[in-house]
Amino acid sequence: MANEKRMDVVILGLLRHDTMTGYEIKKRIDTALKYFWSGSFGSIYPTLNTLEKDGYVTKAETTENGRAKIIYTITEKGHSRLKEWLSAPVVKDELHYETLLKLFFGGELGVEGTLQHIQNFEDKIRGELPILEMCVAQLEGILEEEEHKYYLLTAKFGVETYRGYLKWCKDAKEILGKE
Amino acid sequence: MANEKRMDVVILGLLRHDTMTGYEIKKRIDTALKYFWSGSFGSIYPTLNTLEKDGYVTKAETTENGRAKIIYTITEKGHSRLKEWLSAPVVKDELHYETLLKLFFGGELGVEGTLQHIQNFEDKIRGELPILEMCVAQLEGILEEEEHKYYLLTAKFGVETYRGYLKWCKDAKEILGKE
DNA sequence: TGGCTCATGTAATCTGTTACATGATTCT
DNA sequence: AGAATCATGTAACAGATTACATGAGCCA
Repeated sequence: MANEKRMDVVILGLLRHDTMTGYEIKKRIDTALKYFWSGSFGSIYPTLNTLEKDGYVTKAETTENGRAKIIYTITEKGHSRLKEWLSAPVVKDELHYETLLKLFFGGELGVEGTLQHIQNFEDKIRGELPILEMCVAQLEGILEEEEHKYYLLTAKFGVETYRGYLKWCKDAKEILGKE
Repeated sequence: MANEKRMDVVILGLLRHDTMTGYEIKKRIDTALKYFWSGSFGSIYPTLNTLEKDGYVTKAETTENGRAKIIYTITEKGHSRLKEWLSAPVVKDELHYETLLKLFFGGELGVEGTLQHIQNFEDKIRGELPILEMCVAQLEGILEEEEHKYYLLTAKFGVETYRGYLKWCKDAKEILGKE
């Protein structure tokens, strides 16, 4: 596997502007990074402990409204580590679409079943595209903030590829349609 | 993890028309499935043994040109298992692009470095797109064979999304360009 | 002869997810 | 009161990659 999800740098990246609890980090991953990344508590909490042990973040145990929290803050060393990773070339870009695997072996399933997979895919994309488009529109209105440009890049990536997907869905149905 | 690479069904899918050795299965994964799937020997051979033990494939040890080979053949039970998986809805489509993660945190790296990541991405896509386009052209010429339609679906998916990527690269550079 | 491809396999290692365990507060 | 959310964490388990180990043919 070799560090697939890069939870270490994901956490450092999310902490680079704000201090956060592990729980908040999870929420951020599930919202802001949702379309291209994921991570579970079982991976976040142990990574936070390792990062703290190695001096990349510091922890502060507090109580807010009676709730015990551990708020993490990135250190200088943490910033360096993040920058180092950011400067390094991309190691792995991987598209892992089970849908494509099912289409590739579609001959075994037949036209009807394969069309259903395409339809399911299309429905999912059609449902998500408006959200991404809204995201783009919103970010385009607040570009004075330098940081937003970078968020816009990833949101636009989603919109562009999703539009490509929908075009492909049309082609795909035609290919299977003319028997 | 929970069966990420679905090596079991990948193998059954590849064996559905031809008998193959583990080595040949690996080659097929690295060529035909290359753009959306991967797998290593350390995962293929153990899976083949399990599949054989459970009656989804049969093995035949032979010698060809003095080379010992184990040729695997799918059974009826194997076909059923494959069809069952094919009929089930897609569980997980995951895009895992480290590039997007680096762009999202790009504010920490700066414009120059981020542009470099985009350029690297573009170069890779530009290098691969012609291969996929050739693939599509070739498959479109031999569509009488029913099976080829399904291969065409996945190849076209690649072409369509790659074109979307290139369009995005242009946008992305503009976003970072106007400071 | 040396290097590449064919061919099979195992073991160490990594690390991620799932499920479980616990408990407080806030909303309805 | 009960459900949902906030909040932290561990342990079992799954499964994938890497590196190692071995050996035979083929080509230059």
